[in-house]
Amino acid sequence: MESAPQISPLRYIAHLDMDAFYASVELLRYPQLRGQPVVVGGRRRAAHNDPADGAFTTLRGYTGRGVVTTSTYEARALGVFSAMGLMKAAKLAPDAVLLPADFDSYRKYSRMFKDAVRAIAPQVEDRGIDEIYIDLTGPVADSAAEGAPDPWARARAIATDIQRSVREVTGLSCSVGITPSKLLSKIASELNKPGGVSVIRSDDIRSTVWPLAVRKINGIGPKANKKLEQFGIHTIGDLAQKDADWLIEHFGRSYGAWMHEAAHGRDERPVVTYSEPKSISRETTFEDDLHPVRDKAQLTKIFTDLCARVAADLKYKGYAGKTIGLKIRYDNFHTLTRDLTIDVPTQDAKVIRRAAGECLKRVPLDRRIRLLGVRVGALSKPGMLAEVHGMSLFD
DNA sequence: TCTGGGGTCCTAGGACCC
DNA sequence: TCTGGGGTCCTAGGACCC
Repeated sequence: MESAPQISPLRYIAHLDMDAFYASVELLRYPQLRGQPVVVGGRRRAAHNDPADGAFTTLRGYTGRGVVTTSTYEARALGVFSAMGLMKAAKLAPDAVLLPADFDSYRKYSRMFKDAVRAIAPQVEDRGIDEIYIDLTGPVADSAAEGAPDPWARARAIATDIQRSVREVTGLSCSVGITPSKLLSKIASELNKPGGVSVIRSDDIRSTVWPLAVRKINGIGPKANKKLEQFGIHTIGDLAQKDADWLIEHFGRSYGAWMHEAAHGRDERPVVTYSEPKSISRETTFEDDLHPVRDKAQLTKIFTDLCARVAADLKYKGYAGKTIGLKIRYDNFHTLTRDLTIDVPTQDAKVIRRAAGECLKRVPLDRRIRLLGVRVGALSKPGMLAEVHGMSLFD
């Protein structure tokens, strides 16, 4: 069924991505490491650095379960990328410096760069600690009076201004993509890293986007990519050649149709400046796998601590939830979840612990465990009245 | 060389209600 | 007694993202 194409007003959407964010924040602290391969990751105490005597821990001889969180471009040149196990990274780049992650510091710089952007263009959507979407449609229209007849040139000028401001405020560089949609901007920001501004207009999709790998589309991950490759579909252009019905047949109604739209660069999703969290969770992978019987005491303590941490997070953020979830990962990496919905939303560690304990009873405990997690979903904001136990409006 | 932690969204089946 | 269909909630798993 073919419907008339929707005429949607042209938007100017930017995607801003901080360059090697965590590693770059670390380089502000240790400028002497600039130009060297550096990776951020691992456990707190894995890396003991004493820059006072110039001694940094390197990856050489690393043992443990850590993964690379971020690597500098020098480390990437050696083949070391995010999510890679540190043991593997150590083989590729034994002399790379290993720094432990300092999330408090990254959150601080995250707030700083986002505030700097909002001061120039307020329509900002958070996409995690190091990236955002920005709707520049308003600012582009507002800048019409200032000269440049081409609105894309004005959008580019605003992006450059944002980059300059982010650098002034944080000392960090970022890359920006500007296109008519979030989907394309996400692709565009990667084209000119680090420090670039890339523009893709609708007319450029064939020449600029179609030659790229399908994996570059945000939403096509390793599984879908593999399946597409088996059909001989490697580039976004290959994907665009397939008709929607064929994609729906092989990838499902919703995902297939979405893929077809994505390949043609169609994406009407708005920039969303605020959204409520859906769940809050804590999980931990053990240094060594634990046995449900032999290590029971240790497991029980970890389990209770996780519940306490989730409860503290809920209180700090002002939420209560009624669906309590357990996550368990066995030594063979098989992962399962159980959840239980209780009658009254809670932020109480003991209540969470009890519900999660019920979940634990529904899980086989016949092999060693590598990860335990606790999640609270179905969140609500407990009002003041709800906190006054047993008191009604009419008391 | 086995693979972190914090999230979102989607699917699908079953319960339960109207 | 049988036959429905729709709507919502709960649960489990999985893909994907940063």
